[in-house]
Amino acid sequence: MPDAQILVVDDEPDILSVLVYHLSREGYRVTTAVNGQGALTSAEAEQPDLIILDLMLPGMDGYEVLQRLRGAESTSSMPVILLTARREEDERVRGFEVGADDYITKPFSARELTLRVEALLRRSKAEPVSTSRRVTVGPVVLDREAHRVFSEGVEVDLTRLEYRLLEVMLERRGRVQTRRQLLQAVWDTNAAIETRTVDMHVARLRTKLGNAASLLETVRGIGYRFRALDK
Amino acid sequence: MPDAQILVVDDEPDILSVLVYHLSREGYRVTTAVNGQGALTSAEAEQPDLIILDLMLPGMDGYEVLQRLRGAESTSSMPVILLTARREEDERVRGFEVGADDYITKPFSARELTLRVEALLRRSKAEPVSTSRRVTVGPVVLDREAHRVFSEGVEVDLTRLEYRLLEVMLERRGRVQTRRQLLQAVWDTNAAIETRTVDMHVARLRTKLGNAASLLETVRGIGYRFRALDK
DNA sequence: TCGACCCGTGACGAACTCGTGACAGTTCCC
DNA sequence: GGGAACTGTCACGAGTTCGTCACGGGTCGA
Repeated sequence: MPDAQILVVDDEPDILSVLVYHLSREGYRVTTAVNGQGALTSAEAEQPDLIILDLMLPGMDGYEVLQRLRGAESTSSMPVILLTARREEDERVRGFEVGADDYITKPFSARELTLRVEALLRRSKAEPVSTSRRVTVGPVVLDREAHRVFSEGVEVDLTRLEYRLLEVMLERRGRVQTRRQLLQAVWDTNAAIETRTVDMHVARLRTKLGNAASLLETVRGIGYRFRALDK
Repeated sequence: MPDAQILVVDDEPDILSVLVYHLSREGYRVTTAVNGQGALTSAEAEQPDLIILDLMLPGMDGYEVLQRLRGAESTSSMPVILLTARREEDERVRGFEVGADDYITKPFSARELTLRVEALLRRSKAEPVSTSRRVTVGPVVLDREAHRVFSEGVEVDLTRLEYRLLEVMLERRGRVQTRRQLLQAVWDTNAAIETRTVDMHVARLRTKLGNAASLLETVRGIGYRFRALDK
C-alpha cells in the first residue's frame, strides 16, 4: 500500500474532502474528479492504482463511467470501489455486473474505507489474473491441461459444469459474481435457465470440495465469491 | 533455457519489436514472421524450441496456423504460446483445444513474458515428448522402431489405427484430448468421421490393453486422457 | 474369387448429469 | 419477535453421454 495512487470521484465537496483526508493520512497519493468526464480523463492519464467512484454524479452517472472504464483497453482492469447512499440490492447487483470490484455504502467509517482500499490493492497486486494451465488458490488446484481438480491434495471428480463453475470462480477469485454473471460465463450463451440453478451447482461443488468449501462464500443478496488468499 | 530459439509471429511492428527486444535481452535467439504462411515455413525450416503466436493475423489467423502446426509431423509437438488481446473465455478454451500450451493476454509485462517462456521451455525439455524410440508409461511400452506394443510385459497386437491412437495418447499423457483433437492427430487431415468413432477405437484398444486399460481414462463430456504416471 | 481382417456407423441400454419444484433453515429488517 | 426474503438441500424426471454389440463395406493377400 505504500505509495499507491487513488483517484476519487465525487461531486459533493463534503464527501470528497473526507475521502481525501482519510486516504492522504494513510499515505496514499490522491487525485480527484468531480464528474464523469473528468474521471475518465484522469483515469486514462494518471493510471491510478485504484478508483473510488460515487454512483450519483451530475451528467454521466457512476455506472456509465464504470462501463466506459471497462470498455477502454488501458483502464479495463483498474480496480474500482463504488460509493453509494443507496442500499438497494438492485443497485449493488448492477454495480457488480458492470464490473465493480467492491462497494461502500454511505455513511461509512474511516476504518471501513481504508480496510476495503487496502484489501483491494493487495488483491490486484497479488495476481494479474491471467490464464495459465494451472490455477492454485489455497488448497484448491485446478489443472486445465489434465482437466483435473485437487482439494487438499486429493483429486476430486467434478462434472463438466462443476468444473467450469469452479474454473470461473477461481479465475475471478476475490470478486463477487452474481448468479447472472455465472450463468453467462458457465452456461455459454444466454441460456434460459433459472438463476436458482446456480445455487444447486454451488452446493454440489461445495460438497465435493470438502473442507475447502468454506472458501466458496455466499454473498447474500448478490451471488458468490471465491475467497482470494494472498500469499 | 540458454541458447533456445524462439519464433515470434505478429503482424504489428510495435508488438513484434517489444517481444524481440525482451527475448533477445534474455539471451534467446529470435526469429520472426509477420503472417501465417511465414510462420509455418519458419517453424518447419528452423525447428524453433518455442513459438509465440499472435491470434490476430492478416489472412490465415492464429488458430489456423496452430492447427496446421499440430497437423504436420515435424511441428506437431512444438510448444506454442498464444498471444491475444481478447479476454474472452471462448477464445481461450478454443486455443487450448486447438493445442496451445500457454496463453498470454495483451497487455503483458516483460516479466510475465519471460516467466511463461522459461516455464514452457523447461517443461518441454523435461518431457522429451516425441520421437524417442520407445515410450514407457507404467506397464505400457510402445516401441517405435520395432512398431510393437507391450502391456504388462505381454506383447499386444494392435491394428494401425489402434497403434496410432495409443501413440498419441501416450505422447500427450496427462492431458485431456477431445475427440476432435484425436481425430485430427490420428486420422490425419480433417477426415469426415463421426467423433463417436473415436469411442469405438478407444474401446477396442482398451480390451487389448488388459489391466492397463484403466490408465486410459474417460473424461465425461470432454474426451479421453492417458494417466501420467510420474517418475 | 474368397476369406480374413480392419474400420465406420447405427442402435440401444446403463450410467451419469442437470434443471426444477418443494420445503426447511437462515438471515435480515422492521 | 415476527415476517419476508434469501439460501441450502432433497428428490425426481428428462436429457445426455458412453460402452458395447452387430453389421456391412472395404482392403489385401492367397
